[in-house]
Amino acid sequence: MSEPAPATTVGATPGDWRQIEPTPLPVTLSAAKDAFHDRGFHGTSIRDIAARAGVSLPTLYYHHENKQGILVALLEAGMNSVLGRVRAAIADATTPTEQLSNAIEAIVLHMTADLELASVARELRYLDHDNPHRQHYVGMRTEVEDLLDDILRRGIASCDFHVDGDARELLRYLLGACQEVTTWYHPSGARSPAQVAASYAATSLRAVGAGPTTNV
Amino acid sequence: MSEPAPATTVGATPGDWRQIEPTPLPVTLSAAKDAFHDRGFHGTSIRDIAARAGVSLPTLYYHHENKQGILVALLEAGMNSVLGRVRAAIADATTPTEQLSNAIEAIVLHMTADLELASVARELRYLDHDNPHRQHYVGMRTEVEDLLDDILRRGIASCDFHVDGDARELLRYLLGACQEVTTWYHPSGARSPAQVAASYAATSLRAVGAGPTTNV
Amino acid sequence: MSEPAPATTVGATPGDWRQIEPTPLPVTLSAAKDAFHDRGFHGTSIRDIAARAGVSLPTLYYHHENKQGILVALLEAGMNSVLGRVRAAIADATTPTEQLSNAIEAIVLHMTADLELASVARELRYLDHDNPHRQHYVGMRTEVEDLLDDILRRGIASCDFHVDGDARELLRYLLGACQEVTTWYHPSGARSPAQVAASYAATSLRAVGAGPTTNV
Amino acid sequence: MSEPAPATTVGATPGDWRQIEPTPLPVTLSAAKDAFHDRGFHGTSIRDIAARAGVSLPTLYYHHENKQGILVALLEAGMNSVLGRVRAAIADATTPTEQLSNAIEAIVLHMTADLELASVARELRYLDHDNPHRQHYVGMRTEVEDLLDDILRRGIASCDFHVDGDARELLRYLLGACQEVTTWYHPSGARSPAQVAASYAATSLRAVGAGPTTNV
DNA sequence: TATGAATGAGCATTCATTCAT
DNA sequence: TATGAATGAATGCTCATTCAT
Repeated sequence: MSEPAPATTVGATPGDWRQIEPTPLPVTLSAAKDAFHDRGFHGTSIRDIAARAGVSLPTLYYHHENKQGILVALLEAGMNSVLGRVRAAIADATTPTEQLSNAIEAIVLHMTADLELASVARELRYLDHDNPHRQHYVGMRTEVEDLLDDILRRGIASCDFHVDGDARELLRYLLGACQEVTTWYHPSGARSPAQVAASYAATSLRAVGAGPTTNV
Repeated sequence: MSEPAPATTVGATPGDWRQIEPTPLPVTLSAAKDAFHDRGFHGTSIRDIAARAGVSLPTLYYHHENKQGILVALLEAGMNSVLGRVRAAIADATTPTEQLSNAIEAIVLHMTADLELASVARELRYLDHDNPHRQHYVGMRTEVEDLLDDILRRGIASCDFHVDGDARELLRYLLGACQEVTTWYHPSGARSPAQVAASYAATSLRAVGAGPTTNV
Repeated sequence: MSEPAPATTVGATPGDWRQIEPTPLPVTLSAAKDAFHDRGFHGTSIRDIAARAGVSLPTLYYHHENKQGILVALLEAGMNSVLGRVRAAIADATTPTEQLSNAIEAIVLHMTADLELASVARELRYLDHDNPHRQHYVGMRTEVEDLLDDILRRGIASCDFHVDGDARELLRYLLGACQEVTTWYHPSGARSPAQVAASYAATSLRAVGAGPTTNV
Repeated sequence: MSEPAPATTVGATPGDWRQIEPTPLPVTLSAAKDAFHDRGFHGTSIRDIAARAGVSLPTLYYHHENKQGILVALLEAGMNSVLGRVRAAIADATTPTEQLSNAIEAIVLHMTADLELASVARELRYLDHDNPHRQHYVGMRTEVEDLLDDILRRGIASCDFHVDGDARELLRYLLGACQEVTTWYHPSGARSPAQVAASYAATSLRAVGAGPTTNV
């Protein structure tokens, strides 16, 4: 039911969480990814995707149940990518400070290395609320959030971080800043994914009141 | 060409930038605002809007040139609101630290006080690139950015802020965190607009390396 | 929501149940009637109907909710016609024999006078089982059946009719013979609607064992 | 070109025309039979049939030229069945009265014993008019009609039957009543195929004005 | 025999928009 | 001001059918 392209599985890339290659995707999903990035879910027609992919319309439907199915596949691919990166990034460090820095770096690398795929996350709102895959996706997203939340709480408890507000709101702040990267970043711009990631990590450390480990 | 509802004009509300009433809007725009918030620009049909507003389709076209025109009107209303707030907020303070705090607070109040209107900003990507109003809108947005950028640069120069990265990227970080508020905030939740705004201001000050002026 | 054409209402034509004019119908329904007669419900495309009616596709949808809605409208129009005829035909007689004769005549006149409309009844099976109008339609059909069934039972009780089988099955026999008229009758053939109706009435009287009141 | 299932050939079952087993059919035709019965020819997709039969789509095409070919196969199977039954039923009797009774009984047994197959006859209208098998099928149907017509004429001539109308129209009446059995009969209902068949035979005899040979 | 993969043409339906009134 | 009625173009999706394997 799916094209013979390497599906990224969760945590499949433990060592190379800093890698900046876009997630390999079958041609139809790759086309859909670009189309959704450019025009949004509702602004993209199934014909746009087929044309971009260079396949016929029924072929698209042979590989995917429907438009929502394509969205699901992309959302999951993207989430697998971040989740894998974040897990590996955290496992790569020990102190809360290093772990947070690594995690933010991982997230921003995800955003910049595969801008189009990462931006699809914003189309989650158009996934039918009764779609059976929604729950799974949200579960994975929650795991990412929980991983970060845990670091935050440990860092606060250990006085590595100095904040006086709501930890959950702080988490939203950090994740929000990262998520928005997809709206302004462009690979042809002056800054490399690694540079942006490092910069965002540094700013995030300051935002949580961590000591000056900053470097850009 | 527009319904007899009070159009907010730029800087019209200098004193009450902390006010939390939604921008008053004619019924058609109010309906469109909610519809765009719920289903996005392309996911909303002109009929949806008319039905929500309780008017007929031709009536909608009497008040607005077309669907893009409705989007423009909402974008401008939203931008007028933030711009007015931010200007007033900055004018209300003197030091870079206070000014940044006030500005972030103003922006977040805008996001939380009129969630639906603020969220429409994200639909700018669907405004035709050759639409004559686009330039004007982007100009206003640039003004907001420039106001913030100026504070940042002054704060860095005066050693009120301590950062070593790219100032423009730092600005994107801060604005990104604020913009994302519309994706998670809900008025019926535990936190009031004022609380979120204060918390975001405090985190932002830490993010720019300002001294501990935090309060939540 | 419906075109300005005279909708036949139940029992609206008490005196002229022998009239042989097709039920007047708005152009879209008339086109649909012919199309469904020729190609069946599923064999007819909404475009076929629009083309036959000489209207555009959206115009069709302006007047009818969807394809099922067109089917419903036709089914109801047809059933209104028979029900009205049958009621009047029965009221026009007193003895079971005369009443049955009149009723069969009325039904066959309905079948022959508006062949296409009558034949649509067979498409009921394609009306969604959860369509809210289905119940109403079936209720009307049941009324026709009950009217006939009542005549049958009274005729048997009064020894006007002589049968020894199941009365309900006998009813099905009679109605089946009448319903099938739409599959072979053609207005350009040798026999007029009145002739076929009289002949079917006579045969039906024999089928229920009524005395020789036959005439063709 | 056809699956290894016993194809019923004309007149192959002279002795057991009262048998009530469904005609044995290869799995693909059996699936198609049910599908056509449920949803009609145009309401059934080739995929529906393949899915019901549990075979792949190309496999279906291996066994049948196309969708029309499946329809032809079912029409012929059904017609073979009635024709065989009717021939045998008539050969089983001598007087017009007994022959008509037997023939009607045979036809109704065909309708009730294999409801789905019998109902496919109604889809003849969707068989392309230039399909080479159409002529053959219609020829067989005409033979059934002629067999009945002959009985009718002999019965009238011999004064076994007493009718004063058009004999061909009377034939249509009888066949119509029988054909409609497929629209209301259900095997799980109160009446057995034999009961319905006997009842219909009795009613038919009365309808042709035969003396009281009725029995149910 | 059997099937995974493909497609041109068509499906029912909805889109943004207009116009006569 | 307001609207009933209309439409060309597009929407997501499915159709019967084929072909390489």
